[in-house]
Amino acid sequence: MSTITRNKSSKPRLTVKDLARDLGMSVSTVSRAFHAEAVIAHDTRDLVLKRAREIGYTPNPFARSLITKRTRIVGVVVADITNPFYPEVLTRLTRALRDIDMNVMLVAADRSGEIDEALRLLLNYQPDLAIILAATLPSEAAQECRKAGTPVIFFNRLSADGHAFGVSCDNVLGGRSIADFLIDSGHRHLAYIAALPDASTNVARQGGFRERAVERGLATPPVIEAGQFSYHAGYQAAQKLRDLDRMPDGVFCANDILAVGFLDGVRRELGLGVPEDISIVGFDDIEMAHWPSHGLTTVQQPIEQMLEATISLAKDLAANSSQEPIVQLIPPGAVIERATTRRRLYDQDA
Amino acid sequence: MSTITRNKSSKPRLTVKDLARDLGMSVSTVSRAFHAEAVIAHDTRDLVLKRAREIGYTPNPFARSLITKRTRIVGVVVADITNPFYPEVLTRLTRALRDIDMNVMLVAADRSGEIDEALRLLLNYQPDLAIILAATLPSEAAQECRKAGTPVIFFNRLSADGHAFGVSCDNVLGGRSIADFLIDSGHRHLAYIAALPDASTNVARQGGFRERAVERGLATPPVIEAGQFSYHAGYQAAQKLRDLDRMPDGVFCANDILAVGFLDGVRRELGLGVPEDISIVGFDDIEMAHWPSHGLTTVQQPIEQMLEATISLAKDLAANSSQEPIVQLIPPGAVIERATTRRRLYDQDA
DNA sequence: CTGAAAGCGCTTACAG
DNA sequence: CTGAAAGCGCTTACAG
Repeated sequence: MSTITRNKSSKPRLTVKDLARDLGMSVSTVSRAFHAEAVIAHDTRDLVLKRAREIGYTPNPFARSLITKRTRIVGVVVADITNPFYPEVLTRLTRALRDIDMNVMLVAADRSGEIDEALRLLLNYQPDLAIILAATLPSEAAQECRKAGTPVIFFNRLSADGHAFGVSCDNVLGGRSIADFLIDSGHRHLAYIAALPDASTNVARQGGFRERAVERGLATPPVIEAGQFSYHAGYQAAQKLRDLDRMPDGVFCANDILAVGFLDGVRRELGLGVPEDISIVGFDDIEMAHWPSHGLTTVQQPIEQMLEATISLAKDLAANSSQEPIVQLIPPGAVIERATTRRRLYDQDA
Repeated sequence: MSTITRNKSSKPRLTVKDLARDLGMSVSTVSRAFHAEAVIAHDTRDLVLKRAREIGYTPNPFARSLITKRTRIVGVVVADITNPFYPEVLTRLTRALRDIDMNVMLVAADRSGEIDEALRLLLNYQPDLAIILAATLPSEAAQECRKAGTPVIFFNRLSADGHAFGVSCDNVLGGRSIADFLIDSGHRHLAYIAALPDASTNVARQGGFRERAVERGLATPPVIEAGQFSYHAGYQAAQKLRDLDRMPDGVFCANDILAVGFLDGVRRELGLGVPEDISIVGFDDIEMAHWPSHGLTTVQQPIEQMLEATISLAKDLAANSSQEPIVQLIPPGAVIERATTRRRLYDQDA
């Protein structure tokens, strides 16, 4: 019928000019209607906004940010996608940011080398903010962002240098609560299954846990290095239980996915009963933790509050980008007792 | 020391003008150096590119796309994040797109209502392409994109109307292979555990499986409606096994995460042995499928090839956006035999 | 409170 | 092959 047109050009997008002409106003006035702070008659704004909705006009964000220097884009960097905690955080974060009109540009990386190029590409888009959602990522990524003038929030992780913002669970406190929980329920021989040695979450949980055990009068809990936050690392770590001087009765694994692997390893490779022979506690409370086959005792991450803190930080940074970097530590939830732990009675004092 | 400056403005980004001045060339020439198709002396281009790298200039993508009408942004819509298949696809897809210089803008949704607003926001950015990574999403989302002139690719899913592009595993064939596999290994009483009733993946797998069973001379396998692609749906579906006229000896679950739940349910709630009493097969081959505690027999999704097809489609669409929508069906991998199935011998012909 | 004008950082016909 | 100029779709001082 009609002549063949390029797909893209078939429906030229409406511009301010179109809307201005349609309303018999100037382009300036129309533009002002879309900015809350702009001075414009209340009625005029209503008129413009109404008509815009009718004809389907919406300002071109590219043209806009060319002038405002703000993009409403937040770059999110993820790795560790094997840990189910992150997909969940990612989607919830994306939704929360959407609610304040921010869009997520995603960067995914496996290896640390890969991240660099990806990050550079991302920074071209001048995101208003970068959020790092990966326990394992080198902090150089953050420096890269800072050089580009993009503030960085580390989520569920502390930055090595103190130059970035952070929102994290108080993992030291989390580790301490788990020590208390295990000791209160009669465990006397604790151990810690460590994940990535230099991940701040791992370090803090390990530190809090062992410190508290000693405070409560136990021997310093030995550490088994699993090396990763993963099922397979946990599964294999179970084998190393044999190398310990004494079989522990209560084990804290650096996070849930590690704990699930450890749990399976203990049962299948060591033939031990959980919780009969040994209690296992994780950290995160991922969905899998309450699957009937696991019933993992764990500590809930305060995701909702961590998300809130992140969003409010994002807003602040939008308003005033030259803030002093601060780290917000949010207390973890209580220990959720499920089927991988049980009370033990050795002697009267238990 | 120095006067306080706004963070953002502290390092004004270099522009073409800066680079042009630095090189004593015109802005036009410098600009041309960054476009492969532009006519420019070979030496000039090298000079420009080299200097750009040195001083750290990179073209502003916003200004660029204001003119080119191409954004190098692909909007990715995800839901079903409980299915571990999707996070994996998402990260791999993001990396693959990055390799062709495309950036992912993410839209996450739970409910179908939520998606609409999110999509609108996304479409403001005029993505060159939208990819829908969700089994459950209503096709209206696709229409929305089309209205905005953005081509849509459905990944691992067919669109209801034939107006979108699609890259999917040949799920009918997958269902058929599983029927063959079970029958060949001696199973005679099959059943299908269905997930979302109107997800194309579910429908195709179910259709292929049952059709093939009949072709091979078995009774039409009964269907248990689990309703969702999730662990919990699978777990609960196990209970419904009792309602069947006859206990099946071989069960195909719509996907892996459903199968894992079903497996646990069968073992824990029904007290049946897997594979002794009943064989279970999944679909996807997610990482969890080869965890020792599951050892799920399943069919591998040809993710690598699906990704390749998607990327090549993305390139084609970039070059010529008015193509006829086509759906690419990629044959699934072979059945991977693990610990949830075993050979059965009823009589001589098995 | 509104409008005309300049300009954000690019690309791309148009001349030369 | 290169440069001067117009223009992409906006926002924002500057007048009025």
